[in-house]
Amino acid sequence: MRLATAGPAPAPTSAEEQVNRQYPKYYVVKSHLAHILAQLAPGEPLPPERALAERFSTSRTTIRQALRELAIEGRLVRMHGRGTFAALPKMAQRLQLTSYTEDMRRLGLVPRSVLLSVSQVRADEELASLLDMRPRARVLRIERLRIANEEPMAIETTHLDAARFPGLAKRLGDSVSLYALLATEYGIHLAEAEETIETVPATPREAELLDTTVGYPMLLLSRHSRDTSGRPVELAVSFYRGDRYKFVTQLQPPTAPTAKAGRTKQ
Amino acid sequence: MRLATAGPAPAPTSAEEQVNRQYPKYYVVKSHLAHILAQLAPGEPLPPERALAERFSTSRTTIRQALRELAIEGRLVRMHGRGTFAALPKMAQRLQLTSYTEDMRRLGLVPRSVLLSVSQVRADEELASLLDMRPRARVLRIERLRIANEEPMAIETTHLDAARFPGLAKRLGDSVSLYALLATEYGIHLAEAEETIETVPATPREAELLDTTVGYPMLLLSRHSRDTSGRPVELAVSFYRGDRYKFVTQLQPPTAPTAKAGRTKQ
DNA sequence: GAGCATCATTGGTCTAGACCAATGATGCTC
DNA sequence: GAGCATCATTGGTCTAGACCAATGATGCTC
Repeated sequence: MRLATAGPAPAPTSAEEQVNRQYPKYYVVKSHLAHILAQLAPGEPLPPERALAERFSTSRTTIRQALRELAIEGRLVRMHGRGTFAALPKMAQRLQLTSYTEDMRRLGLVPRSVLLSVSQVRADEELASLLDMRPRARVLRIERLRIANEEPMAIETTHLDAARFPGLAKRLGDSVSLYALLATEYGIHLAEAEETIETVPATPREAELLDTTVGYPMLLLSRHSRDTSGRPVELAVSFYRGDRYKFVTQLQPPTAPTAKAGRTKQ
Repeated sequence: MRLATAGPAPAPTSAEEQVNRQYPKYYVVKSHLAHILAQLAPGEPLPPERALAERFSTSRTTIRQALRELAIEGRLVRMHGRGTFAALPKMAQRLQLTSYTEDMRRLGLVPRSVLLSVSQVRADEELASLLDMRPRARVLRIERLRIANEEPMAIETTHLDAARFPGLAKRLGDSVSLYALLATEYGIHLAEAEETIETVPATPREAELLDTTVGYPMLLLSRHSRDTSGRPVELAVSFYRGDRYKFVTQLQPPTAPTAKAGRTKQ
């Protein structure tokens, strides 16, 4: 290709090329691959990239761009050294203020957590404001890997006021429920939370822990919880693979206050 | 580079290279660019890609991969033919069962909608089940572009039982509130909805309408709404740019029924 | 036969560069 | 001076291929 079109103007494009002109080439390839993929059962392999590049008369780069998007959509999984395979559909997770253990059991999965790290850090302005602490006061930072049926599911990093929960670090361990500890040891019950959802690319560390690819879209959930007295308790940020999970929430119309507080409808 | 390492083994890597070995090169570049970006005010330009490639002694491809991730994170915006610029922070949207118009006004934005298309399609199995219709019955499909302060914000496609809302198509138009029409013309009030959030790559059409790049992560919201009698009314899917928006929701613990219905605790 | 080194296969990263497409400044034409 | 053609600049798409890294089969060694 070093020597491409040396002559004057190239031949006029055909009618079909005109039609495709608006679509990038990789996108046309992606559509074809999507059709092939629709025929496959989860776990069945696609041809290797080099074979696809030849079949579609294109470069491996273009094939890879198509495969990347299909992987991000959760329609295929790529395994280094092994190949590319049709994927299972995304799992739906409910957004609610419950413990991870309960959530998983309800879905019929076997939950497990690995305590990755427990450390103390200084609160920056934002964190101090969210946790109602003085800036630079000590924050307990708990990092856990959530596992369901032996598959890594999410990385969860929780921040708590260190002074408020003395001895908490020592009580933590693999598969220990933090919310249960807060209730039994400190008498704190979570009553409400505000959760933010956005998408961010995976860092190398996240990719490593969640067995995915650097730069693939994650779903980032940031939960700000309060106890029954309205006092903020935790800020927990969780990373989920965007190709494997989606989240479901229940919406109500913004009813007049009376409807929420007083009526006993339903 | 055609002639790369023709000799025997290459020189052993330096200590610094060993440290970076675990990180892809583009990721190191990305970190540097993130620092540069932190100094810039929204709207200020970054150097062009070719200049960055030279400065970091790397290929444009590698620079572009780093810029792509920063764009996806919403930290910079890229404009074809113009350049790369520091971005404004993501906007937070609340997940609630309200009209688009109200939502925007509450945020102090000027809302506007463009009716992209109104058509009738046949319900497939899934859609029929969700809308409580017979398969292959007619579905009204309404596609709208949501605009806030003259910036394209979301593409919203609503599906309704066509037989249930006769004459609805004729009443629609730019900036007409569908929920208001349902209430005033058909006496239907939405009482609850289930909303699913996931991330998907932008199609060429979405990228075109939302003024972004094909393949960038979108946030896809699928809303399944019911009226006051519990009957399903609509299935609405909305695409938002993942680099520009995040979503916020309120969580409650799964309290015993009495706590929700009976108590008037504030 | 168990253990291990070797090697083919496959996806992951990166290069150098061609060509396209949008933008907006420059400067020519009338 | 208005309008327009031209052109430099910048991001977008694509190529052909090098080299790396994970995997697992093959086949050798003892």
